[in-house]
Formats: sequence, structure tokens, C-alpha cells
Amino acid sequence: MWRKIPLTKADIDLKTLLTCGQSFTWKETSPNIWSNVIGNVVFSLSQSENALLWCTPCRDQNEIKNISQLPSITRNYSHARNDNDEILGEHSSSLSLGANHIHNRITNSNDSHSHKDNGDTVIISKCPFSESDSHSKSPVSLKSETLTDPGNNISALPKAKESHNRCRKRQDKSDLLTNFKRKTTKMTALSNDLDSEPDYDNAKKLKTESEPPGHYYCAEDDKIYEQKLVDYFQLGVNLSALYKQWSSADKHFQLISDRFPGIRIMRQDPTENLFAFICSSNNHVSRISGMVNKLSQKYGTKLGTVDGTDLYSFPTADKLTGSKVESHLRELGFGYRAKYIVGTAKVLHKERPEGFLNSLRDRPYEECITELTKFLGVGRKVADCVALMSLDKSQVVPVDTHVLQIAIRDYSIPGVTKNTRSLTPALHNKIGKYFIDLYGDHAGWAHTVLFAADLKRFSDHKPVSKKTQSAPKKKQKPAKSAK
DNA sequence: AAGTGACCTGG
DNA sequence: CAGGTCACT
Repeated sequence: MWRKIPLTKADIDLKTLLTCGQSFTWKETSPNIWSNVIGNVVFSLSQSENALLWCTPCRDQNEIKNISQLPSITRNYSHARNDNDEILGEHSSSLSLGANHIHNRITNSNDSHSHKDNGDTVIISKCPFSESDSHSKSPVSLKSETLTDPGNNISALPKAKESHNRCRKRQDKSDLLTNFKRKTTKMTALSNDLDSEPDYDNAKKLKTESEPPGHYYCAEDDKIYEQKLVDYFQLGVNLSALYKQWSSADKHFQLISDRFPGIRIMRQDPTENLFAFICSSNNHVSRISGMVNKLSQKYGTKLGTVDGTDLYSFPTADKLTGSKVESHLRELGFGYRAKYIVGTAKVLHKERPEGFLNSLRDRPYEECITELTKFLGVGRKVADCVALMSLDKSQVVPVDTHVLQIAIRDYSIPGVTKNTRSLTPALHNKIGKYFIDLYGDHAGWAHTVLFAADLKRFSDHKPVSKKTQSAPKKKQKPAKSAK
């Protein structure tokens, strides 16, 4: 079952966005369909002319695994009657929901590794959204529809399995609270409910009196997952308006923008993003992707399989603190970054409070950089990437060799010429400030468009006149030892 | 404050 | 040489 969010290429260009070096974990699980884990949920995405298409193909597996794995979290909500047994019991029951033709058969909770076309057969014939979110002021319409066929533009769609929401899992709730609490994100009535810790069982009773339970839960459930996407892709930000602003401020951007619409900043998980960009140092995008995937594969949790591709959660920091992790990562080809990863994981897990990285979202940019660069293997550039892509610092322009080359080639910045040798902190600041002055408070977003355009320039037209410019690097910073 | 080399690996 | 960082000069 696919749903769609009405969006154009100007709002989001899915394929380019997912492959332009922001996130390293999206996989094309079948032609034109991209899958990844967002907040412990497996999502599959696709795009048609006028909509972003999405589904959650592994949701059944997720719920079962999460609930059986996280009893301690369930315990936190003691007011919500009982715990695992009852929830699982509800899962295990076969539901027949009358007019909705929902048939749901859950098999064993521990065999999700093996079954490809498993017993979680769920058919939902109809599952309309409520219209209650029409108050949203998001510049893009978020009115959604469900569909059984995403449209003619898509080929070879996977047979998506779907379930209605049999129960709210507590683990998911806490996750949602984090997301919904963003100041910049318009909250729906539902999220407000979640914020105030509702009694789900009671809510269920109330609702079942007025509506078919299948309808209600399915619609609510879809909204929650859709909201994850709205948050992840920051769909509340009007990209077209920004493109116009940047174009009027910068002729060069104007030239680029027509060929590269729909490039926005994804709001990624800080932990995953931090480790991913630690891997990025002095490295190719293809190898970065491989390394991030290995971290998930070897130290994360398998959440499901989409068209033969296994998908894993990114490991929590504590999973990367073991005594043998560094040597293992070396064997896996991480090189000197193995030490950085373990060092960072240890500090994060043992010397920082729970949710530390997420808490930086509410701190000013300078403080974010100060804190992030305390981690081993994290310099200014990596810290900037995390700040921009995970900590809501939309103005940050991460200056790397690529951006330096763009600055030299396409812009006139005093002191930045083809003779520029090293990317010193002072130069970093100067270039960053130049783009912030040029583009405004979403300068980091604009920079990503330039960056994506440059990547494409190199991948599309192979033989680029690569003037063998002496690639400048090097920089320095206060000492930071592994301890 | 700015400059150097080393650091892992593989496309 | 690749979307750097670290330790020293």
C-alpha cells in the first residue's frame, strides 16, 4: 500500500537528493524505489510527476522486534495497562475488521530474518486520511492520499505489506516526541496528543464507539509515519521560495538552479550523521557509503528486508565501544578512521548524557561546533556537516576542498584564488561568511545545491577538464587526544 | 596564525 | 587523489 504526498520536482528531486552525498544509506532496492531506515522504521520511497510516494514495507517486523526487544522502555509507561504480554497478545490475534477487509496474520516474532515473503499478510482495501491537518501552514500541501498503485510513472513497484495500527508502541512514541517538539515544525492535533501522554487504551475505546476501528487506527498510524517523512525532509520549508531568493541574489546559482531543482537538506539523526561524516574524511563517497553500511550491518539491528535488500538500524554509540571494535573495523577497511569511530563512541557513551547530540539542536551554532570538535576525528568540516544536516543550523556552509574549488572557480572572494594553498580556519570562516552573506539564513541549503550540481558535473560528464590544480588541504586546530 | 606530513584504502 | 584530522613546527 503506497501513500502519496503531493509534491513537485521543485519541492524535492528524490533521486538526486538521496545520492548527492548528504546521506550515505539510501538504497535503490528496485528500479526507482529507494529504501532506508528513518527513526527505526523502514521506509520505501518513490516519486511521480506530482507526488512523493511512500510506504513502510517492514512495519510488522519492526513492531514485533521492537516490543520484544525493549521491555525496559515499555516499563516507563506504567500507567498504560500492563506491558509486553498484552501488547503482543493483541498483535497475535487475527483481526477481522468488517468493511475494511483487513486481514492480519502475524507469525513468529523471531523469524523476521528469514522470511522474505512471510506470513505477515495484510490487505487494506481502503484507508483514508482524515482532513484534520488542514490548518497546517506548510507551504507545500501535505494533504495525502493512499493508493494501491503509485501511478504510471513507476515501474516494478514492490508488493508492499501493510498493517493498520494494532497498538501504539511506547518506543515509537518517545521517538515521535523528539521529532514533534521542533519549534519549526507545525504540529498536528495528533502530535499534540502525543505530547501530553495520552491514554491510548482509553483513546481506543472512545474512537471505537464512533468509527470503525480499522479506519481510525490506520489513518492515525499513517499520519504518524507521514509526519516522520515531513520531519525528515523538512517539508515545512518552502524550497521554491528559497530558490527564488538565492537566484535573485546570485546569478551563478540561477544558472545552476534550473538543472538542479528540489535539493533540500534532510534532517538526519545526529549520531548516525556524526559517524558517517567521520568516515568521510579524505575519502570517496562510494567508500563512505560502504563504511556506513558496514557499521549498520555489523553493529546495528536488522529491521527488515525490502526486495532482497536487508535494512539495518544504525548502531547506538555503546555498540561501538567494545575492545575489539577498532581492530574489527580495520579489518573491514576503515583505515585510520577506525580509531576515530571508537574514540568518539566512547566519549559519547561514557562521558555525555543521554540524548546529548540531540540536545545540541537547541544550542547556538558556536556551541555545537565547540562540542562536536571535542570528538576524536571531528574537525571543523565534519562538525559543520553535522550542524547543518542534523542540528538545524541551516545557515552553515561546510567548507571542504570541493566548496573551496567552487569558491575559487565561480566566485570572487578576496584572498581566495587558485593559488590558495591551505584551508585554514580563517579561510574557512571567510568563505563560509561569504556564502551566508550571499544567501542568508538558509545558506547551507543553497550550498548543498551547488555541491550537488558539482558532483553531477563530475559524474555525468566524465571527461571534465580537470586542471591539475594542486589540491589544497591541511588545517590545524587545538590538540585533541584520544585518551 | 599558518604550514607540513602522516594516516588507511581503493576507485 | 578522495567532501579531513591530528600532532608538531
